[in-house]
Amino acid sequence: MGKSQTSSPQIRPLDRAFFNRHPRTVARALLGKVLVRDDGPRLTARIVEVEAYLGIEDAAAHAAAGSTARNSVLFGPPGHAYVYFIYGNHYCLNVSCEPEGRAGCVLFRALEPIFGLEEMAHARGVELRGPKDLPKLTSGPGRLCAAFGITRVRDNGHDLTQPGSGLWIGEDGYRARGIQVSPRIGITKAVEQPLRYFLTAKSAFVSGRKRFPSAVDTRV
DNA sequence: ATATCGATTATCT
DNA sequence: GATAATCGATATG
Repeated sequence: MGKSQTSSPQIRPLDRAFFNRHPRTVARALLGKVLVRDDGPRLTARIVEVEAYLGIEDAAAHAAAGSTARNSVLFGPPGHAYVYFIYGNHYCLNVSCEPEGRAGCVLFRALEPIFGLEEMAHARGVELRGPKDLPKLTSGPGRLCAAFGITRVRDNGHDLTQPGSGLWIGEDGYRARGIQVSPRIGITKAVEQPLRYFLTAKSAFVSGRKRFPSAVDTRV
């Protein structure tokens, strides 16, 4: 068994307890972790930008109006994928948080591609000419879903703590440092809440404006 | 560099 | 019928 490709460390899945916490806590803790697709060509990418949504008490959250056919996964057990379709064009990926009955979640906003770059480029319909093109693969909630082939039919409700079954989240020993906080992007309610988290060191892969006006460095 | 705008459809009022 | 947790293209400085 030769360790052929890049000598990437072993990736261990996150357990249910990891997600059974407040969305703010899970959001921070997810930075630096790895999203893995393993039901086809293997894809891995590091989580570098996320947003927390706080459930029924959060006016900007899909769960604000209670449980519906679309968002029911949010009210289920933690660690499951909530995938929704938006603007007639894009899918977005979230992971449910908190105990069953509470609807908090974390939105995946940007990743740093690690493995399977050509597959991601093909799925995104972009050409990889150099390092400058890498952010085009997974910088943005819609883009990362396209790169990973994430759709509602395929992935909504999937248990993200289970390796070998398609889509899951793991850790490879990377230690997140330099976490910044800012208001969330693209919402029209509760716009002031500082619930967007991203890694300064990975800013090239973070979506939107590089320097957010009210971003705060929390020096971790 | 930032600003504005159109695409396109599931979901909810 | 209106809206939306976006993206890519176009226009302008």
